[in-house]
Amino acid sequence: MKPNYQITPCAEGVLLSALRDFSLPQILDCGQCFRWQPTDEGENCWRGIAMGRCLSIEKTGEEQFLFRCSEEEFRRLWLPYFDLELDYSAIKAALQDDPIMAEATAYAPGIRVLRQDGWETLCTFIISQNNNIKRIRGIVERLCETFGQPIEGGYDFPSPQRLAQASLEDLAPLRAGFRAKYLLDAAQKVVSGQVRLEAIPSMSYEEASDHLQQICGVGPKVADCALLFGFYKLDAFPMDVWMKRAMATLYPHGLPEALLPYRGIAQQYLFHYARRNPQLFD
DNA sequence: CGCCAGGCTTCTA
DNA sequence: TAGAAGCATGGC
Repeated sequence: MKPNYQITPCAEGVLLSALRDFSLPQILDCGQCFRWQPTDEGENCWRGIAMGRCLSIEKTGEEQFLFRCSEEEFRRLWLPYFDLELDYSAIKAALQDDPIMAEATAYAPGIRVLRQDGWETLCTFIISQNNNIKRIRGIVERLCETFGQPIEGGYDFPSPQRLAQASLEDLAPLRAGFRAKYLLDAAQKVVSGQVRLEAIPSMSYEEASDHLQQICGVGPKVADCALLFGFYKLDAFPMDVWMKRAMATLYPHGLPEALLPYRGIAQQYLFHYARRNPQLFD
């Protein structure tokens, strides 16, 4: 079943109405992306750069959102980016039999898993290791400002070709620490063809994970995040420190079998729930 | 100041 | 081959 929101072009952009299961703060500040920011106090307006474009989005009413772009751009970039063809009501309904998932989905019913660019997602989660979200954002911004193509409203994420030309010293201004050499290794292996990002969609989850782990600095967790958030492998299940705490408390015997088909999306509800309620998992 | 961060590589027993 | 130490940097 497809979601039944409406798309209406208007003077300022594209108006989405009856758009359910869609919360800007829950989607854009739940740890899956690092280049979106609220531009107002109430977090009703957000601005970000992705897919080579800068975009502003505004919540203009109940289940109503204004995307400040052309209809052509909306359909080509943002409809797939926000995965608006996927019916999250149906997915959440399938999770309700599990009382813990009922709680986690009720806590943040507007979460969605983005379909980000694979290369960018791989790099941002290489940067994420043993790091905090605030600093990750800073390193990613400096990476784009230093090596990315200038575009309207900011800088695009740099291509692997551009990054592969850089030296370790060139990356010093990013202050990425020990992760800088991992970024270069990723870029070099993509450019050389040893790592074939374009082939990942046709690989199984296990194949794809092994393939990405050829890169120095990419282990199971970084590979899982890249696969889930950048390559739409919804059977990836990233286990970071928050998820380990949450799983130990909520599912000490592992994720129930009934949830396995939705494990990637379930992971995102659980991660957000754990991160926002840390006192439950001391 | 000390502890920790959406981990991984390297060293050690 | 499992487990611990080391890693750059800075947020809190």
